[in-house]
Amino acid sequence: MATIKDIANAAGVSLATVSRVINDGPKVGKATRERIKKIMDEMGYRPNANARALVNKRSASLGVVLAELSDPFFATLAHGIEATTRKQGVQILMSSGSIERETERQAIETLLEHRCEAMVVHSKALDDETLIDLAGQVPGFVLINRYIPEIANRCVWLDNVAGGRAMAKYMLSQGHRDIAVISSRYQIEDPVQRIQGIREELEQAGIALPDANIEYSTPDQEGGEIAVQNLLAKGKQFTAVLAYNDAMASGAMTILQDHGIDVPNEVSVIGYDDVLLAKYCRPKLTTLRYPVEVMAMRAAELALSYASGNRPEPGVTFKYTPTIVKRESVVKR
Amino acid sequence: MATIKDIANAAGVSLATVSRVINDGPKVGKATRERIKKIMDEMGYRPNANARALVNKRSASLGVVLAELSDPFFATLAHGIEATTRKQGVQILMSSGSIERETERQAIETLLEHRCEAMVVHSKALDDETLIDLAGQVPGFVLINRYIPEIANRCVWLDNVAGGRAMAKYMLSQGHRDIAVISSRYQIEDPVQRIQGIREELEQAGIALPDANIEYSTPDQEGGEIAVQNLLAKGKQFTAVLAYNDAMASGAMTILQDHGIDVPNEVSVIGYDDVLLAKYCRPKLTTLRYPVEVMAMRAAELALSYASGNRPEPGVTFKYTPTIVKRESVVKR
DNA sequence: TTGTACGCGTTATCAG
DNA sequence: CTGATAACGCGTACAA
Repeated sequence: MATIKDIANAAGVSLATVSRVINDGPKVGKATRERIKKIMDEMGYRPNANARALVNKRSASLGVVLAELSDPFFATLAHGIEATTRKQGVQILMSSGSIERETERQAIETLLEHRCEAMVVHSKALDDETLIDLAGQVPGFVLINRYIPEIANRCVWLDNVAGGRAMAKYMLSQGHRDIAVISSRYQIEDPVQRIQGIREELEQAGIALPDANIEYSTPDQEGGEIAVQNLLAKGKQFTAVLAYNDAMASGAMTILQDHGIDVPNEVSVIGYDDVLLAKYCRPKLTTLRYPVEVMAMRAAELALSYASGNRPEPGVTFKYTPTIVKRESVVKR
Repeated sequence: MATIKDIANAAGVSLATVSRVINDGPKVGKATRERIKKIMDEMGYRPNANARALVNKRSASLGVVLAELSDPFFATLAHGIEATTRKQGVQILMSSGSIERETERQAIETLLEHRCEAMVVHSKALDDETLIDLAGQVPGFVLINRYIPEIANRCVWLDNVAGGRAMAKYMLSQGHRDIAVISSRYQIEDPVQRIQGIREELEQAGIALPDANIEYSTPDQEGGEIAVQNLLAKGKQFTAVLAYNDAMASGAMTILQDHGIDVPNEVSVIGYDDVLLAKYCRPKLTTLRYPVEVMAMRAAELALSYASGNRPEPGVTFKYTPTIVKRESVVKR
């Protein structure tokens, strides 16, 4: 592949001059510039991003660490990030961490080796300390879907406690009193906080949420099916199911219907996330809207901005609050 | 960030020695090796991937060009690729091309600038010639979901004509004779080939597929809804709908049901792709399994293999054939 | 306006 | 076993 040197030779000028026209540098004669451009074109010249990164000490690329690309939630996340990087002509380095400490660590490590000063990371397995340390090393380090007070201005996150409260509040307003919860078995903060929110709201209304009314399983459709089966097997009475996410909610509806239980008339179901899926299942899922895409774009902008020298404002954080999307799976009792 | 030089100074040895221990080079004293390793650890040394790529002329990274990350199909594709790259410790450079010539071109351009010798690209907008040219430049260039005879050994693709035939054949076997097709309005090869397959099979059975029985729309749920609405509005009679993909099929079912038409008893519906979605909708979607993930893994392996010097075998190609997955949306007539 | 020369962090070749 | 030293492709003071 042609280098800057080849171009210089072909054009009979020096490296410096070529470099200047590449970067729209200031002092180059109009004629020379045109001639060189033409030659670059003919020879199919492409700047070597690696060499550039080396001398510039910055790489025009954004590192991304996600948990699981095939999950619609993360796919949407990736999509949002991609949208803003494309606008800014920035390349994405993508890694998947699958919620395991070592893999996440490894993913970030690789990004570090590539010297990308901007990164958007979704980490649940790494501890606060590690992440805070990272934020110190990487100027454009931004966390998505996680809040750590010490680096609040690098966190783009959803208020899960508020989300839990909103779910519960809505169900209460619809007259539901016998409530079951199906949640994720992964003991990361999200499920814990959502349940906490639900509990708070319920207790405020004088209703207890016994542990027996909560089932834990994998946060996917199958998990939702299993969780509800367990609930049913225990002979639990409930008129409302609050799910950890839309996939679980969908699985829950399937099983309920298989048992001849009408959704939403006998049992109402509410999801969380509002991913694509929510519109596909029947009845259409009432759920909490998690503005993933917007948040992802914000996170990417932030990372890029910090990386290019803008200092993170102290004291701010980027908190989002989920809102109810009313569809068909919840009904007044 | 500490460089190899810093380490050398701190250890009182030369650059070369440090470099040797980093790469597990052959001739270094055991004691020296341990000492240097310890120092690297203390100083938090990380090799600079850019510098490495520069001197090695190879980048240990795989470029990926997809159309639309938020689409479950592409999300699964990405997931498959990620799985194999992770195993091989290779970094992914991801770009999204959104099926527009210029964006796709730009995406590849950027990858080229990063000098990644391995790429898996999903391109529908670029013409054969461009792609063939690219294959000449990039040793590990692999196309996914596209077949170009001249570079057959770099193509991992699905036989869409066979897919179309399979759909039609199955519907015929179930006694359907009045058949409608809802397809993608994007005139890329996939929809054309699938329809061709359908037509061939039908004609073999002495059944014509008039153009009026085909509706084109966007290849998503909404498009499926619109397409079926149009069919209905035209007063078409049909007992079977063959959809371009699962999303369209799902939309179709929704509209049919909204019109009080029973699926599958009055109208059977078949999808294509077998993405997540197919299991979520009700009735569960009978569809054609597109082994995206397997194919993606294959493509990634191939790209990496070619990139590391293995020459593409002449004469071979990587063709996959979709198979029917029977669920609930098709019924015997 | 153009050219020279050095440095970015690594690897690899050749001497010692 | 270890150390100089020359690339790799590019950007940029500093000269001319």
